[in-house]
Amino acid sequence: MRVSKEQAAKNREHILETASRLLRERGIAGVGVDALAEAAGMTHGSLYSQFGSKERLVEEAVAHAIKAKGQELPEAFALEDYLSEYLSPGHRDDPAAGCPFAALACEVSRQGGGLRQRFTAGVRGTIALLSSRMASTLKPRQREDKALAAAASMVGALVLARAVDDPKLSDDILRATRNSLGG
Amino acid sequence: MRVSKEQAAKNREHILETASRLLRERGIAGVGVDALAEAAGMTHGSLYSQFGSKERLVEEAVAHAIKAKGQELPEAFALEDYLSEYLSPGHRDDPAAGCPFAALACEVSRQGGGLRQRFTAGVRGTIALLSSRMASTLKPRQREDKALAAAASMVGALVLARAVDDPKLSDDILRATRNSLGG
DNA sequence: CTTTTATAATTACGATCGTCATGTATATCA
DNA sequence: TGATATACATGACGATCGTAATTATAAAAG
Repeated sequence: MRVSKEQAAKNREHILETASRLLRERGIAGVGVDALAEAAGMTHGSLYSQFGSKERLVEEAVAHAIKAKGQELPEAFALEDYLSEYLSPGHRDDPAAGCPFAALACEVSRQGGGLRQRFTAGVRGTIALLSSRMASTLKPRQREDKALAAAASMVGALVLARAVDDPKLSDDILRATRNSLGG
Repeated sequence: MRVSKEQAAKNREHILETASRLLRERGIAGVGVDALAEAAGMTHGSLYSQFGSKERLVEEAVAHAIKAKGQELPEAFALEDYLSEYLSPGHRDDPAAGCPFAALACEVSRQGGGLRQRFTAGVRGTIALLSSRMASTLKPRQREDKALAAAASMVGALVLARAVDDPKLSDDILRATRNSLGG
């Protein structure tokens, strides 16, 4: 059957939304197309006929997540607020709604060129955003370097804090990184 | 058939060695038991009969990798040397022989308790090692915090540098993080 | 030397994987 | 109104997944 253009767009949005959550939660290799289809309320065949392959669906879903995340934060935000929310236990404990970089970076390095390109574009955007909030007394080059190092710290802290078993150690990783960046 | 005790130990060592490489290269969910078996030169059934499950094999292989990595560096090492080797393009481009934390952290957070425990123990050991090389003018608590933040930076930088498509951006992430930690 | 035990190899099971050919209904447009 | 393009469903394919029962044989125990 066929639905109206707007309905189709809404459906597509819904598919990408649920897929991006599931991908962040279980990882790219950890979900099958039928799990993605079930989450979206369709059959796996339908999903495949629309996106052609799992690879392309993943590409679109991850790009969707990156874009959505970028639109979440207000145009004028304080770096400290962003940092303390990013490195919060709440963010750590909800990867499905959290940073796609932290959730998927390890796997992206093993994926095809399409996804890596979109991922790279997203990273670049985030670096630019962070860079724009660095102390304006610095030269642009120094600001970008600080942004690069900060991004690495943030992603690494979240990834490690999630992997680790001990709640105290996990909290300590987040706190120490927060201190190291915020002070 | 059966082999001598020493031969069996050697075989087991060989299995864990090849498995740990393959796991770091393709990810936990990215390799099947028969790929692991083939890499070790056996049938997947044999592997299964020795380790009982993929989960346990992965546990042992990751623990093996962590232990081996820890024994790699000399007892008296300079922090700067360690940093610049960890954050080198060579390390980035050879994940199979590289840091198990950077290669597997994202996936470990989605795995069972056994692996997470071993992983956590490994992280703790690395933190202690890093902490012991921090400026001795600091209080122990501050040294540990610096070590925690440094570990997060290092893992995050490697993970991001591997995920990103553009060689220049990738190099920049490594360099900026090196500067941020070394200076 | 004989029995027991442990280690692998063999083989196959059912489930799930990604993929795809085909069918059908309907919105869009000539 | 009729033709067509499109959204989604159906169902099945070969491959691979993790698991396991069975078998063969060498080492260890007696």
